[in-house]
Amino acid sequence: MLDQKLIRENPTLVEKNLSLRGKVYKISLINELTVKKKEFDIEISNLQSESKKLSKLIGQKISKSQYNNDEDLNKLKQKGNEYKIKISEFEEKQKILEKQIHDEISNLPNFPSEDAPLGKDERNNLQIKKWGDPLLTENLKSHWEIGENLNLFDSTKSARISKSRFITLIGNGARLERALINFMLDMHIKNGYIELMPPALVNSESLKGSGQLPKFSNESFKCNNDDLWLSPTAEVPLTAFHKNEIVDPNQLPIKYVAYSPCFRREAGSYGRDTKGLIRLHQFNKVELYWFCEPSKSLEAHKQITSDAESILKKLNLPYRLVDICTGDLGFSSSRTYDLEVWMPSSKCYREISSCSNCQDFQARRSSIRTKIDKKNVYLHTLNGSGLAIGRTMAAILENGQQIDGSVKIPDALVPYFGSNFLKTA
RNA sequence: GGAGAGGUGGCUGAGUGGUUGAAAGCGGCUCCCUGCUAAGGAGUUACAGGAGGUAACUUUUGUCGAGGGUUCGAAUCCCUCCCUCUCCGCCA
Repeated sequence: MLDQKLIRENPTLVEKNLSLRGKVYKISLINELTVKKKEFDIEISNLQSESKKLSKLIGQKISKSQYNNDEDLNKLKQKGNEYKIKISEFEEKQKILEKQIHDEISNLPNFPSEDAPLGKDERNNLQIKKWGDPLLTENLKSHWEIGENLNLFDSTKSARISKSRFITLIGNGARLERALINFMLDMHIKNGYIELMPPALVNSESLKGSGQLPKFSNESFKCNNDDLWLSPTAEVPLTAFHKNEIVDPNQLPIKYVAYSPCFRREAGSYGRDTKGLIRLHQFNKVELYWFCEPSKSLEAHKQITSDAESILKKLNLPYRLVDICTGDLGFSSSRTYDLEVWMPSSKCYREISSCSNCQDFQARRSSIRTKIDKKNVYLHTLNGSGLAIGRTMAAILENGQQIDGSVKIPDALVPYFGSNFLKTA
């Protein structure tokens, strides 16, 4: 959520900032509504003040004169009743306006950072660096071929259980998934993160708080009989964990790491990545999340990104770091670094982590603040995958594949997986 | 899911329609006193939002789990929901 005061006081700037996303956002309606609402606010406040005084007066009269049925008193009560009616009339109008304003503002995305590369879509994203040597051998197998050969997972049977884009991991596949989760969690905990294991089902409030609702209701699975959704990312419960709190500044920065299953409808991605582990309705992810003081978020963004990178390095997976351009930024993010891992079979880099600085956007939506110089200020929040487990497994399979069909397990993972190679059972 | 109890300020805990944002205690803060037992005394101390002022501040509204309702007036009465505790049932 953007700062309503800023929208009101500097609409041109707001529109200009938003336009960096490559779309036009009109905020004049919001300001018109706000002006109208302000009038009601003041009116209501005055009436309430009067009415309150009157009630006190009545109370005094009654306590002094014992009896309460004289004409004077009735007149006063009558007047109070008039106040009441007027107030409720104004309040009704005020509420309608308030809801309209809130709806409009909730649909505005965050400002892109001034430092983000300008651009319309992902073609304008900026590669910042590359790490490792991409494997360029011809005729390498795809991870789903390897998975099938080594009997690591089965998508046909999973479609029978659920539908397409679901996976069942089998034997060493499941073992590798677990190993990755534990490995990543341990690494991050060692780096000062506190582990949380949050609920997988979250309510609408939580989704609004991190920016998935109201705009993207199509992208999450909704439970039929309850106000609960399957969480698309741990970012949602992690943000909501401190909802409506004023956090003790001494606790900052708060750094959480959470493993969670993630559920996404992937509406509109028909035909894309239909095979393998890349795009599933359900996948596992280890998520990094920071709450920090506003002045610290730039630094924190670098740190969270490098914490995510450290996993790729430990796993010896070639990757590159991409600075997402203004037009390609997610709804809540002001700046995003994507980590893309090398996938040799398709000879391209694929997103495996997305590290975003949401500044105060989510904190304002979720009302998460701290005290700085006796003032309540919204915190900044940052999130980053550290990493997406399924995609990590895909990368390990493809990058570690050997001529004999086996797969080399990265050294750092061996203690977790329990073996140096993945072979046919 | 059934039956009962309850949710009040940083904490403990009073308060069943009226000048109550809320007694008391603890804690916190300020000052004073005293070299003696982790002592005593005085004062002060909720939070959030809006408006105004560079600011100390002023003013106003809201807040006793949440949302509605009754009333001139609600922590207090009524309704719905949420949560906590105890007992029963079910259950990984």
